[in-house]
Amino acid sequence: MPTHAEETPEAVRAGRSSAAGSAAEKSLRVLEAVAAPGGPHRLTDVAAAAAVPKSSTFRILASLVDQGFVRQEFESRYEVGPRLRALSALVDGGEPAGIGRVLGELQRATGQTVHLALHSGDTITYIRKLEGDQPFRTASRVGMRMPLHTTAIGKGVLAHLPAGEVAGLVAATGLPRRTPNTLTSPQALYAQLEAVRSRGHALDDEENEPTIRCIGAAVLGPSGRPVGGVSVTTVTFLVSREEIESYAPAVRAAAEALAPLL
Amino acid sequence: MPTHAEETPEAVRAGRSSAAGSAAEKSLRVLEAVAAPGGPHRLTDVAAAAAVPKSSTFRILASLVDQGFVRQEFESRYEVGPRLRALSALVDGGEPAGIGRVLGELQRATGQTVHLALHSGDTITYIRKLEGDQPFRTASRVGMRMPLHTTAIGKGVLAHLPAGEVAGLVAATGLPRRTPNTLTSPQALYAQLEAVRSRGHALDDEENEPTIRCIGAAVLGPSGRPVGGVSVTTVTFLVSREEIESYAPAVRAAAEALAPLL
DNA sequence: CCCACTTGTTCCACGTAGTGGAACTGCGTA
DNA sequence: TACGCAGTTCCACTACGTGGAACAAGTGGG
Repeated sequence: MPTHAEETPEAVRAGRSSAAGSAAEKSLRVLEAVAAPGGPHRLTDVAAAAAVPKSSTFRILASLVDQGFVRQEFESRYEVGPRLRALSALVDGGEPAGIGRVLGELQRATGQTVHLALHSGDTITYIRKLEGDQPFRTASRVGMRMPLHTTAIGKGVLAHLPAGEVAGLVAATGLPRRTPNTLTSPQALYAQLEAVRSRGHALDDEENEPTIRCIGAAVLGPSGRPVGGVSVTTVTFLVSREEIESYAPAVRAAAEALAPLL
Repeated sequence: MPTHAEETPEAVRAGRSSAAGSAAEKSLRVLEAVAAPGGPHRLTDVAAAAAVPKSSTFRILASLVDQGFVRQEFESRYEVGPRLRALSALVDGGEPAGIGRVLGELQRATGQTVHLALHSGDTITYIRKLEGDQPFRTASRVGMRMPLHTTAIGKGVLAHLPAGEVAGLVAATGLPRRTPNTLTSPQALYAQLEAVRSRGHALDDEENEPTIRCIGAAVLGPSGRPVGGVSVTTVTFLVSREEIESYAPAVRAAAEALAPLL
């Protein structure tokens, strides 16, 4: 039981799921697995995380290694390689300049920690984090994945996903409890999603992490499909449930401002 | 003649070059092409940049799009997609913490702009940039690619590459002139590389950009192969050729400190 | 000390998935 | 009107990836 706990199996692809996938698809899943948090990964773990047979994973990794996308540490310890690093830099070097500005404004307006996350499959991935003015740090880290049903951003995303897809995700992953407050019944979740939809923002009231309270909103892509979300994160003993609601307009505004940029 | 000028064809893979490559390899090259600086790209450009036949590129792009790695803007305008963004965040979210520290120290020690770049093929790609104390900004940007023979980092890399590989690169790409100072003759280049090897650092004396002077050193991977380099960038009217040499020890130290981290 | 279990690695016969040239369409331009 | 160029579709061929099974090497427990 080494490595982190929030690494979900993610074997279940979202939505229509074309199941196995082909060559390139597998390679990319393997890449993602290698990039996953938690140090250099072993072949077996990568294979499991990517849902690719071991022998295939082996071959794919070998190929990725000599293309420079993956680096192998000692014997059979895989890590992200220079070429992937370069690609990464390219990606967020070319990131629309507006993103940082919008997040910065939200951070300044609230004084709290701000997160930007993208939705993919049954999780969201933090791609940006701006620390709040307070002297303590939250445990979240860029690159981390979180469940949908326990986070403000995740619930924002769910609220804008087609009902069928939500049901599919719930069926596939269940609603694992993370705190006493976690919504674990589909009914309760659906009810909240309805509320989220009408208000335009979602709350996480210690449902993901004790003492942590968030407010978030989904960022919708051009097609109206949610691609991720923004949130403001606070600690319960500093910001009450009422106070955090006062951030709602700023959060919603940020989400809307981000829509054309993601 | 729209878009930027520094986008080299990069058709020529480095070293032994297994030529075309297979499925996954092509997909990754296409991905890199899509992520390249200069807004949303057209199919034809992507195909050219990735050195993949148009019809194949088309198919691959379609696949990447519905996997979420690529997003297509209007009609046939391709851009990096959410899933690639997430992967990116994962990569440099999990970046060895030491890197930022080392670069920061170099920046503070010199007060100048600091670059970290990775080598791939016939170019280096900036993956990190720390602005100097001076109020002006240099044109470089994270994600940008530069030739090897005109930059301090590039020459540092070349100096540590097997002679055969250097010759191959020179033969393949030539030594295009970028400024009056650019080394355009193989002899001159080889002579300098020899010097670079013995001193442990390389100079770029307005060879890449007029009025810009850099000092850099290669970062060697575990196998002794150069994976990239660090450099300090200055403007000629503020820092003389002698002065910039005084940064050499700091630059070399940074390069060595980075070796185990890249 | 040996056995049972896991992990990394190699092998190989099979068939599918990817290939890329060529042909078609539709738009803009000379 | 005719040309050229970009995006898209088609299709027959085969190389490429596939993944189960067997092997090797290491680790821990009884």
